Amino acid sequence: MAGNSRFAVSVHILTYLTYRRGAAISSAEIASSVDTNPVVIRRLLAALLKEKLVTAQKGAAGGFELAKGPERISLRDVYRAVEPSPDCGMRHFAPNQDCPVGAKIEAILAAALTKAQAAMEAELARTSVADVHAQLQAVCPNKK
Amino acid sequence: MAGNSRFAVSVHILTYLTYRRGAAISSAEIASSVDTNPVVIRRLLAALLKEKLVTAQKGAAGGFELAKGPERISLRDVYRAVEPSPDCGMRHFAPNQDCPVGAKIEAILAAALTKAQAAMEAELARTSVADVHAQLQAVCPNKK
DNA sequence: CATTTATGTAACCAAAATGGTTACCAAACT
DNA sequence: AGTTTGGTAACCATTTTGGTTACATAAATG
Repeated sequence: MAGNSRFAVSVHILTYLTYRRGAAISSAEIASSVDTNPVVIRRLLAALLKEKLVTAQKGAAGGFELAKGPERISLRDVYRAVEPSPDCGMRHFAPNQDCPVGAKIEAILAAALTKAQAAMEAELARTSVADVHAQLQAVCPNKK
Repeated sequence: MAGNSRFAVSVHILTYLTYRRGAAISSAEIASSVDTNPVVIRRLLAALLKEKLVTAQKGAAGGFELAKGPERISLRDVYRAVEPSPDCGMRHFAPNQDCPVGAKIEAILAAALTKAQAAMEAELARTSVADVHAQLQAVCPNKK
């Protein structure tokens, strides 16, 4: 995980859009729920737009809506949409190529980390935004 | 993954100690293989010491050695030793508790992220430092 | 058609994390 | 004693991150 809250906030956004489904929701309203600045929300929504997880509508009475059913959006989709390309913790790792160990360990480590990342994403794929929303309703049935 | 190279460098260190097993290796020699500063290496070794994955010996002819067989050190052990407590990407995530969504999503998300992290660690647990070293020897059999 | 409301983005700032470096103390061997 | 090496604090530069202001664009409404 990249040490930021992009993923967590993005799931919050999509869950909120599920909660308020049917209407166009402004970034300001979402920002109030997340307790941050609307621009921060729109930045994340830009990434979700690129992956076609949400739709945007400009102008008065505009806002954001889910582009498909929340049961068809997995946490893995969200992770891939908003998380920068997984450097897998090898950002500043450039060992001495003249050393027998340094020369080849990069590829070996990259393979191990790729497998670990795949395992994490597979677990994320098992939960959808609809699942998160359902859990929310279960503990807090004060809707509608 | 926390966006740093602590884990990658730590595996490099332990693999190097495996490669040169039997002797006490100085942080300077390891730093040469990793191509960084000896202090950076000692900082990571301090974390590995705390988990008793290596032993240290001060003074002339001192250095570091593996504390146990490399087949008994998994990448998961290394990950846990050097990676700071997994905030799981919820560092700055403090949603509005007055919102029905904000109030409960933290716990739900934390559970999902904990499972994802566990899946990743389970995959890391399947590879040992000895495995990494063996793969190294397979592609680069220029030792001894 | 002007006004209002909202997205889309650039620009900038502050705070935090990270890696690199120097410096210095403590310990152990010769 | 003197040399070598770990242990650690202190400091700096770079990068990342989230927050904020500002402004252009687009759509609805009167």
